[in-house]
Amino acid sequence: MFANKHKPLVCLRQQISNAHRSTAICHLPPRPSINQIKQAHAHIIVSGHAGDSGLMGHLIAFLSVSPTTSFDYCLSLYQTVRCPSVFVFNNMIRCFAKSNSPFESIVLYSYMQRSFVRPNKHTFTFLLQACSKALAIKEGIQVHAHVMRLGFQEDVFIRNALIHFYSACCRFECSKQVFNEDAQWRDIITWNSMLTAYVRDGQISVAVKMFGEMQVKDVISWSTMIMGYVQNGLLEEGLECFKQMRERGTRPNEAILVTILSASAQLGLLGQGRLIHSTIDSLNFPITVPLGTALIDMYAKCGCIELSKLIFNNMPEKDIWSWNVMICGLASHGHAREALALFESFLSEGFCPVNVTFVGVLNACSRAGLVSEGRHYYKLMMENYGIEPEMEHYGCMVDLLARAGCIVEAAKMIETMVLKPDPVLWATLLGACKIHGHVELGEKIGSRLIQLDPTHDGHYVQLAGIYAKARKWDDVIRVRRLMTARSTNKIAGWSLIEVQGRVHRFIAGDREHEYSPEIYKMLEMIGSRIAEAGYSPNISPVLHDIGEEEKENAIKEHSERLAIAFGMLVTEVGDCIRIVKNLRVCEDCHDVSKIISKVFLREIIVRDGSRFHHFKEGKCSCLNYW
DNA sequence: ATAGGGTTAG
Repeated sequence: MFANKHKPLVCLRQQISNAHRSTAICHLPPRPSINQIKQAHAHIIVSGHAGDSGLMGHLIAFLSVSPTTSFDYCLSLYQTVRCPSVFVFNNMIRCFAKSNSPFESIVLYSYMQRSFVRPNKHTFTFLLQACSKALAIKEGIQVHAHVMRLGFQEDVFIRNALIHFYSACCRFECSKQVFNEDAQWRDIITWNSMLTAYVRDGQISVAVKMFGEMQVKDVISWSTMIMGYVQNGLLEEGLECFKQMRERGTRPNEAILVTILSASAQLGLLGQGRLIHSTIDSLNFPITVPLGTALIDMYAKCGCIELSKLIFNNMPEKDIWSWNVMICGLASHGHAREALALFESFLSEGFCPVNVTFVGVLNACSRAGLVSEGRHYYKLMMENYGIEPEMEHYGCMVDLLARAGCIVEAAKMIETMVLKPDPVLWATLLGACKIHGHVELGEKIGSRLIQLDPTHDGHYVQLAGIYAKARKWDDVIRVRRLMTARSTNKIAGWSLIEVQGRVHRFIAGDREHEYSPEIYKMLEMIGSRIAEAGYSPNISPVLHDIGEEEKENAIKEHSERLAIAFGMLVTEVGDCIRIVKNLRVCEDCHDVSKIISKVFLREIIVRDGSRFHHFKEGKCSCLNYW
């Protein structure tokens, strides 16, 4: 009878030790479920050992490492313990450190002290984890003092936790101090933690130096360095670092793969993204939800929305972000109806939309000029889901309304918004004034914008564009001179094209490229073929007060034309040409791209600052609505 | 008996 009563507990211990043993062999240790723990708990109670500190300690320890910890259950177990041991306290502190209320660890620690239970080295690692997560700077500093007083300052685990804590709380100097105190208490994790501290502090060049000096690098070192590059906007350097890691034979982890997929996506490098995808496949790397989501995003941002859809539809499990990136991807490609339909299935699957979801939804509406739908979803967002509109939402709505010609309504929205309106909103409105030929209103908004931000040349350009469209050449020249007088600099536009893994970047009038002579010959050829097809240049985008002929030359040498010409030189006839641009496509280049797609039977996909243009058979997917 | 570092998406 007695033996029988204790059997489940023996089983539990057996399972725990089996779990540990099997970790080394297979990747998924068979852990007892919460139900099995509850069964064991029931047996402990029945056998009259309820509240036993040792037994409960084990149960709590087990729960605190379980990925699906029930914190309430943990707490209820703890509350039954009559006289909690340091082991029970430690595991409870660990449990809280993992939870959404890490500050409770600190509360429990002070209770532990009042109960005269002496902390040990394990206490501090868990406690500092909690302080890092809670960003509890003052408390963490006190904990540091306790560490010193109790003589644990030489424990490498605790030192690492301290470096991490200070770096999490943005006390970079303190991390450095702990790191520098004595080199003999360092291990790979100390180095990695310090590397993270440098990266977090934005000291990327110091991080690079340190990374180079590290004798031993593990996958976390690489991951920290790669993420450091990418998060600091050094995308190409991040990709290069990944390449070096692969050359050394280090197997990437999920975080690295997600990060470099994001870097490829941001750069719009399809070849690079594909290469990573095939690396994932050849490594037999499991496509987890985050990885699948990163792939969807990468393909969408590299122009292959169909592949995004394929991956999305084949993902056995999706989270809200998988849906968000898919909805936003469809919107950026102008597949408005599909994006909205997906949003509706998202709702019927029981997901709750967040702000980003509505950026996608409203973007879809604005791209396709779906005014009443846009109004409907904007209202739905605020009234049903209680989401306060952010700048991006306003951006979509102002764009949607203004383009549809509801300029007064759009202006009213900007004037009455709670947030301080971003000048971009006025600039959007200005753009709409240009489309609709509202010279007077445009003039008003343009002058106001220039007043607001006289160093931003884009406003002068837009205003001059309005005058140019109205053929008010004197005003064009006046604004242009104003722009020169205030010595603002135009943001340099560039276009890039990836050919066989190499990135070729062009700026307007570029003559640096090794194939420049051939590129300009190709441009000439394109020019005469499209002229035969009836094209005549639309020169209003050119604002320089120069002669007509020179104006024509200036637009002929826009960066995307050079990229397209190069693409036609180096790819097979009939191949799709993919271009990434930092700024918006000008009207004339948009027209030219359409004609090229028809005359040369070439698909051209251009990603500009905010959307995709898919040129095919003389038409663009944006329906000239951009 | 228990420990430590990195996690993206508009």
